Amino acid sequence: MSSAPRRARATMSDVARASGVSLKTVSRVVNGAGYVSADTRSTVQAAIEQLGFRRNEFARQLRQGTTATMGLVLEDATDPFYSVLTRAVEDVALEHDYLLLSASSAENAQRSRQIIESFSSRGADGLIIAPARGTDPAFLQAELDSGCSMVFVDRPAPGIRADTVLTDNRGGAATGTAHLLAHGHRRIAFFGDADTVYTATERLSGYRDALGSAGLRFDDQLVVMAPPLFDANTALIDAVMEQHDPPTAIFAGNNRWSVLLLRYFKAKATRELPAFVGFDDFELADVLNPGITVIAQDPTVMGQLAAGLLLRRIAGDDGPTQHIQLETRLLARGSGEIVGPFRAR
Amino acid sequence: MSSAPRRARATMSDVARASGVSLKTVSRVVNGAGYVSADTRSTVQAAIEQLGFRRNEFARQLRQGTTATMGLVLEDATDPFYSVLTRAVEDVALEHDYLLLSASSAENAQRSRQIIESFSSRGADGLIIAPARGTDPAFLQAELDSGCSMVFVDRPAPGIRADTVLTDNRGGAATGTAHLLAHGHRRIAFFGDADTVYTATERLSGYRDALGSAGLRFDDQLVVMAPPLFDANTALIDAVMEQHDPPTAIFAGNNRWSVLLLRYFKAKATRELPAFVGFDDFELADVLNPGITVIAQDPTVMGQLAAGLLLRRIAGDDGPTQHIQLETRLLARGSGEIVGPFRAR
DNA sequence: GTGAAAGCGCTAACAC
DNA sequence: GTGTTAGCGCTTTCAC
Repeated sequence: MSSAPRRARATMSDVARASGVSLKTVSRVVNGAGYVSADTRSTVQAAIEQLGFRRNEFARQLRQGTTATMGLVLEDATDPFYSVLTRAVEDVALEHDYLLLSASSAENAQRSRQIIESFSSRGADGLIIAPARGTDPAFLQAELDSGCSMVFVDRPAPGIRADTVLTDNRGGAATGTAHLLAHGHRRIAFFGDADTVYTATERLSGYRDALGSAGLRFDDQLVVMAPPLFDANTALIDAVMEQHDPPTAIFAGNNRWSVLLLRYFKAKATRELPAFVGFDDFELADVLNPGITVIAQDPTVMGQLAAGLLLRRIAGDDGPTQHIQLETRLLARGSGEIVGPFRAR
Repeated sequence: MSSAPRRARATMSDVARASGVSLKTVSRVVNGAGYVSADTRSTVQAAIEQLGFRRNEFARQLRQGTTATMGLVLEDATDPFYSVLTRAVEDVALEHDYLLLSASSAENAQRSRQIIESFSSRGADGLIIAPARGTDPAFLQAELDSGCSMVFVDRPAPGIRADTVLTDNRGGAATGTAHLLAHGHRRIAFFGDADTVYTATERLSGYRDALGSAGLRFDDQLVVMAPPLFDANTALIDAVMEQHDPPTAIFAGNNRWSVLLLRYFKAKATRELPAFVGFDDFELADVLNPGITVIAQDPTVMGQLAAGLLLRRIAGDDGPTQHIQLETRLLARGSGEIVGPFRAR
């Protein structure tokens, strides 16, 4: 039915006219501020009800200069890590009567910028950002300077003075690798995302740290750094697994690589699996056989902390920049506790 | 540094003053509308650059009355089904230069209402909604009447005249059940969400349809309808699996139940698994051993269609209400093709 | 080609 | 207790 007359909503003036009072009185009733007699109040309330009036937030915010809005810019809403983080931020926002804008940058600096500009020009009071690689720091700094608070999550924003909430990627990877070393493995493969990705290189460093502590040399024949996007990665895995002295254990640098590798081994129908530890937990990791041992992050806490920091900044907190590092947890489920050498089919 | 002076952004007047022209001329340059001499344009452009001016969308939208914003209200951003749907809507929105607002209702009618009101009062031109059970139809209808277009996804909104995009839940469940029947199973258990959930009852109907077509009677000893939220459901599963004439096959009514059941069977360390088909695909379903046979929905297509319909409505399309039903696909991966009777440990 | 004035719907400041 | 006036930053209308 109604098509052309969009936004046919009643305004405060309409309500004022209908109830025979001034605009300001309606405003008082709507906002519950200032004194209004019980009589007037109920008259106005009735008119509001009857006209289906709802306050226009734009006008309010334009006047007030504040928006009670925060933005969240992530890599991909589809990734379980980010979807859990999103949900955590969402809950904090709702609790504080903030509106949450969110969008996926798809790890694309230009799209990321477009999103940030869009959020900012809609008056977002603050932004939580997992910065896409290649984002221009000057651009972010300009946004910050113009009064839009920012908290960075998952990865730092080089050169920007702002709060960050990161996972101890390096330490976590070292723990995971050490776990495999403790079970007797000496040739441990590492599969991580492209070396342009902050978390990937951090985790690789952790892997190297652990090898170093154990007095083992780093063998780049055992390392693959590539985006875990395509099943075309089979060749890369083959190259590592089918060398004459194959690894007896694997450390997967993230979620996606874990899945890729598990799929690979299922397809190969290898008799014996290498020991396996993955960075990042995932649903069903415990249901697989053996259960998959992981270094778990806590996206819920990350989201809560980031949202909390942001709200403080928006409220005007001018204190020194905070850099929170979250610890990981090792969840031993079986795949990482396989002892002894790996015998390739 | 900057803390109190929020929104210290330059306005059009600032730009006008800085470049010695009128406000309107700046507006023309910013919007690329109307004639402005090349000289003036570049002067203004320089001032814009220098002041870091960005148009205030609020003011613009307040004046124009349109917002280029759509809202998405789902059950839970964390659920893979919804996160994929979200991403699909997000991509369509971005492509059309729309801003997407999104939030999880947590299957709570009140929270859902709060979200819808918040989106609507921010001038969302339209909303895509997976209606929480218990949402007041009159409330939705009032929003619709006030000019906010709506498309419902995943479940219908009873009593509301609006477009819907649903999966053929009943047909899909029938197909899945028939698949198990075709492999010789006669006692097939059904585990679904609470019977207050639309998709759950639809799928149960499909299950009954298939039994009926095969001339089998419906046995409510084989049916559990409960929210798959807690591991406390173990007792419910026990009651079904440990009867004297146990089911030889299972149909799981959704994603969450599939995971719960798989976890249950792993814990029990049952020697032989019942045949298994689940509604809804999930990551790693193919990696488990055996691979899990599922009735797959397509949340990406659902999101794309819903966003497309919504944009048409926003653009003023006044045609008859559309009700799209998406077909499911049976993905046979092994767990559903187990033949013969189930021997409980 | 450019500018002045009015007004979108609301709130802030001050009257009465 | 309630009303009046001004103005948030922009677009629209119409004049120059």
